[in-house]
Amino acid sequence: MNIGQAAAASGLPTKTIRYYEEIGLVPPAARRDSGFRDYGERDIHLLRFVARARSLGFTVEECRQLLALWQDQDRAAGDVKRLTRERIALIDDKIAQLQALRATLAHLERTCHGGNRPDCPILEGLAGGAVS
Amino acid sequence: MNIGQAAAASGLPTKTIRYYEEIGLVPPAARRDSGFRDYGERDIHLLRFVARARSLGFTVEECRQLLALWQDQDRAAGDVKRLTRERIALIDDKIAQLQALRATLAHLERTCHGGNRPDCPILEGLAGGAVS
DNA sequence: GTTTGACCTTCCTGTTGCTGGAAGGTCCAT
DNA sequence: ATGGACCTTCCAGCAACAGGAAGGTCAAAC
Repeated sequence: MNIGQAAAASGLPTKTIRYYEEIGLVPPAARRDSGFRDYGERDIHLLRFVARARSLGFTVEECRQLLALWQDQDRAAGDVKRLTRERIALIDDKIAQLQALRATLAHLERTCHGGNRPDCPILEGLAGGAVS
Repeated sequence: MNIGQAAAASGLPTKTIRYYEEIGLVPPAARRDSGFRDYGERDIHLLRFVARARSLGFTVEECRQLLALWQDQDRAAGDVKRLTRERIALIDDKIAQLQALRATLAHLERTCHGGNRPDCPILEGLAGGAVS
């Protein structure tokens, strides 16, 4: 399987697959005589795992840990659970921040008449006043 | 006013202030004979504006636009309102994504017993199954 | 058999928004 | 005059890739 097919099968762009290999997140792929990378089922499986974890917001470093746990026969599910909990907490923080942000912006937006007159509460809010 | 005091007054790190000057987001500061940058009230006002806009999630490029609108006497409040609306829409998207993410992770987390046995629904979810 | 075009390789640069550090100059108080 | 806090510039690097150049390879069509 060429890298292009591996990309289609895993959902990762070829660039990203090469990058993950370069930084050692995934082991180097086998090579054909031509120098082309050659992927098998196991490789695809691994790539899909990484793709999924990344799409769930785990950083590359966390993916490294998850992969190690995944491939470790004596892995402790507790470690995985802990990583997941930490990620959930981070996400909650981020959501809260974004919601506060949104409230402030929505408030400014509501008070702006939107016409062509030069006064604009949004800019005034940014310039001087308390913004939240 | 030295850059350190400008930093304290504006809430931006000195590094960031120099960086904003370098990329032309703010005009070059005046210099003393010694070469030190010298900030006045107007400069601080400008820096605070940028700091606030950044903290509200506007990108540096958007800050550039906002500054131009702010300093433009003939500015149209409508433009500002539009920028703000766009930013709110982006934030809403992001919040929705994060909430979906959180739901998936929370589901995995709930189904994980967390013990030391090698089976772990989180890893299994990442590995093969449908994750959401 | 050759030619086309899709695919692959490596390498280098750029992205966003800073942050850290090194090497050196300045300011001010003691 | 000396110490320490401040300032200057420049260079490197962070995440996590994306884009593109220059060149090699593969498979099928002609």
